[in-house]
Amino acid sequence: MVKPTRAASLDRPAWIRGAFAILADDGFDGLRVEVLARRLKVTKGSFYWHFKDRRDLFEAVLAEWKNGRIEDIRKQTAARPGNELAALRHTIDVYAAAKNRKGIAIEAAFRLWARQDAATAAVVEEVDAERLACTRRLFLELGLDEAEAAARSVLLYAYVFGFSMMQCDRFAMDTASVKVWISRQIATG
Amino acid sequence: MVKPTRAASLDRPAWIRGAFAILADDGFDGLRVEVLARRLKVTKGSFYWHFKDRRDLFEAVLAEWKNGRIEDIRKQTAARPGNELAALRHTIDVYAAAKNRKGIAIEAAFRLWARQDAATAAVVEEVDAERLACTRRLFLELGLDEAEAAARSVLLYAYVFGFSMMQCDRFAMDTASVKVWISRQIATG
DNA sequence: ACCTGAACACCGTTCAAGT
DNA sequence: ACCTGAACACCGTTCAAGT
Repeated sequence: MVKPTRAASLDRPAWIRGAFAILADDGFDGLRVEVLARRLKVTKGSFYWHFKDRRDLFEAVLAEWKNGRIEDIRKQTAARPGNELAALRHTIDVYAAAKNRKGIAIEAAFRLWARQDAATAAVVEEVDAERLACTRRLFLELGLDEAEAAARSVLLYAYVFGFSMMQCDRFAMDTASVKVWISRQIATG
Repeated sequence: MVKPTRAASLDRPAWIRGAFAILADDGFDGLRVEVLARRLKVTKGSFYWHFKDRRDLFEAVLAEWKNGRIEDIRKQTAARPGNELAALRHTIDVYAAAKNRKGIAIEAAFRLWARQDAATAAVVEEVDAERLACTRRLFLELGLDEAEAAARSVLLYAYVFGFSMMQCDRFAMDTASVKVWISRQIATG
């Protein structure tokens, strides 16, 4: 955890990192040039050395998020032949763990912003498509036909996504055993 | 016969109705006093006659939403004895239809706002709990044990919620048959 | 190269004052 | 009771000057 200091000059990556921190706390509407500059302990004028305008920052943040999410789903679903089922269960575990609250907040912020911004909507769609493709491929390698592989990948994704939004580990139920049951339901041997 | 005059005084319900319209389009951050007033064709100052402050409006909107959502899930899951399975499938159909884009946007807006507001988080949790309870009850009436009824209700809810956020009907797949498969998976006869 | 500080325009929020 | 008007605060953007 590196706290931004005023010592060295800032570069675009530093501004983008700061932008993600704000995004997680306050969403896109909270991502203001002035607020971000204050957080980085510089004046807002210096922002315009690195970025054309606020929109330019948004697009940089968007690209960064997209690359990170695609890299992550590919890493989580990587499997040697014969290990596809384990990879699927691993993916369900990791994504339904919902322990990365900051990541979930950012995910939600992007989706809300996508509602009013076409470029963002396109990127979110790309990420969704990649996540579905990664798990669908595993189901196909397990020998399922196209239709069932597609259906299971949608169920898997909708489940982990919905689950993370619910924060339902607060409810009075045995969350662990519920998760085990659901995992078996989606990825059966 | 009273012709509606342009100068009819506004009441709180009128302001709250206007607030929901804005919420669906622009989220909580877009819900601004001046924007709302402009929409209602009065000056922004008059808002403060009806509400203590912006926060007061938020809380009124929150209460309205909570009542509506709880009423709706109870209505959708109502079933005469023997009709529980049909009621479950009906609920999945209705909630995964995702055709109420405005409702989905409002749902997402509440959840994002809940991240930074404890009172909102509590209300969202109440709604989640009621939705889970309604479908769990149906599974129990179908003869499932507590553990499986809980697990299926979580899967059902996470699926319809995640699905609505994905807007995955844009993807190149037979969405209809995917939905049928998933519905059977969650609510089997 | 990178940042400051001032300036400007736009817009939401507040509240004393009107009817 | 209900609403107006304008001062005020905040933020995006520009730019000349500073290091």
